[in-house]
Amino acid sequence: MSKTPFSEEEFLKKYNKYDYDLLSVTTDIIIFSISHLNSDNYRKLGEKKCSVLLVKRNTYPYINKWCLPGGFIHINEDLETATKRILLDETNLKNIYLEQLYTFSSIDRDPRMRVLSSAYMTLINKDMIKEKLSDNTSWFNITIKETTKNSSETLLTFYLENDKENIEFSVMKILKEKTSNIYDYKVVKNENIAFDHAIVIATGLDRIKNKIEYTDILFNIMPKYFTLGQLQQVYEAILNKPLLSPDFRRTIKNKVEKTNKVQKGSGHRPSVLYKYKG
Amino acid sequence: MSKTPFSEEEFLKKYNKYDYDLLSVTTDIIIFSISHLNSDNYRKLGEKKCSVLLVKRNTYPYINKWCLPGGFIHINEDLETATKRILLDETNLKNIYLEQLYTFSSIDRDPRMRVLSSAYMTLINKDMIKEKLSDNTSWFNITIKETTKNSSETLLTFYLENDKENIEFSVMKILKEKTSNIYDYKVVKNENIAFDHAIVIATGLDRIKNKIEYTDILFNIMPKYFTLGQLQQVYEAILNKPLLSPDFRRTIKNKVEKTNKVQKGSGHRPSVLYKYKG
DNA sequence: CTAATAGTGTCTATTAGACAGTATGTT
DNA sequence: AACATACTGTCTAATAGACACTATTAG
Repeated sequence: MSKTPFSEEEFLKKYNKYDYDLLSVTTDIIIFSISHLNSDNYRKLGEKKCSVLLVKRNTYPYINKWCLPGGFIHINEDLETATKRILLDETNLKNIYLEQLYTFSSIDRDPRMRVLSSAYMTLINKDMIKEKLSDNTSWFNITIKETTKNSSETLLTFYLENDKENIEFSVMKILKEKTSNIYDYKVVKNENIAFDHAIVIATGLDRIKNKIEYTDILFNIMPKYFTLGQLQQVYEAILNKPLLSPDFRRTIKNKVEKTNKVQKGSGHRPSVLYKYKG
Repeated sequence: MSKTPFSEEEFLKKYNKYDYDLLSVTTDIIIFSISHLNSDNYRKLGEKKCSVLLVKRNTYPYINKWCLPGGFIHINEDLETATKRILLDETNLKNIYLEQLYTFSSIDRDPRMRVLSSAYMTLINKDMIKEKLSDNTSWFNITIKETTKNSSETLLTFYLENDKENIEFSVMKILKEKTSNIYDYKVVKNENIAFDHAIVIATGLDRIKNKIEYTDILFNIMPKYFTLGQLQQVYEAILNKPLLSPDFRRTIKNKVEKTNKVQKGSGHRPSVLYKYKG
């Protein structure tokens, strides 16, 4: 039992927090959703694309580059509270699925000063956003090309596009340690994404890909009623690969509930609308 | 394109980081290993227990309570560098598996001031530590009792013990959101664990349980050569449930390599020593 | 009729759980 | 001989992948 010359109360009074290094902490949030591209053929289903909400910076550093929504956390709020505040600011949405992704801490990730950033991610149905996005905010559709370099390295090339702009960046995904399934991400090419947000986006997409295998998070992206074909398209957009429809229907069956509604008018057999069986 | 009255260089020069709230950031590290309990019967295998390294605090706050090894991160190191420094201090080990667990950020988690903490975890073979542990540091064997309260709540009661001390604490594990498999942990009973480290330990153990299903991290806890019986005991200790030996052998088979060594002298059929097939 | 998606059924290969039964050391 | 673990083999149920085939609409 250690002896101390004064009480806990006295100790805390004398305690000077400036004896330690202090850091700024931000939270960045990856807001994922799905875009429905229109088809040229009236019968064909429009393609679906995973999309992400980005903000164009109007101050230094990285002026005019795109970054994730985010901001400094205040001294009287925890990370999740801060993230919800930012999410409400950007999308006017609340009470939605939010997950801590990773805390990024490279010492040079912000040229202004040492900033540590905890990234969160969320999946939303962007049609729920009634308000017009502010001018500097935009959804980008994501296309990813994966190139396997060797057993522990994969090159991920991201193509982000909206009506006005095309952005391309690449990230090398490197297996960090053979026993752990943990990866390092290194930016290989990037001109338009601010800070280390290219890595944050890559990390987030990987997390989602993993999580949709064993959770129901993709239902957060869906409207209340949907066809199994639409649901499959969303899974395919996120997983970045086609699925076989009979097999998809079989495995998803116990997560959804048939309704008595039907979607018609599409030049082919109408499909039953389902809803998520919470 | 926004206009700005001065250059980026000028901007950074004028930038005053004290315009923003600053926080202290610590890293806490859960160092897991396995203890081999001796058997009363010369033939029986000694039981194995998951164990964790704790440090007894000798200053306020939480004086004389146990906590995870950890410390403040310096302005010139990232989280992983800081964690490795602390791990080297405590165990003299380097180049080992290390994984970021979660960043804990409740505003009242430290009575001194606002402290944000990123927790890391690692699995080691504690026989590799040659040096004597310092007096205030000790391994505790963990026994967990799980009680299901309802579909979204499970009470976890932790019994930690070493030669001198028994610690008990309980944590309620609450499903946070039905689509996501994310849990909240709330301390129900705790007298001897400092800060929010009871929650950190509970979170870490859950992460490991999940990860050993699809990674090889448990091999970090094993010595170079081991029998399949020993390996199974380690899996059982972490998963907190018995496994069927024929099934365990079948599923683990492609991860290990038979050697020509054999372990004898145990009152029963000798067992072949295996090693991890990296 | 046609193009396109909706939806059903089935064959096969793989995997997980349960467990019966044999092998072989030490005391 | 007895005990305790080491190790093998097998039956079954559940699951995943591939794919053939039928149903139904708008134009």
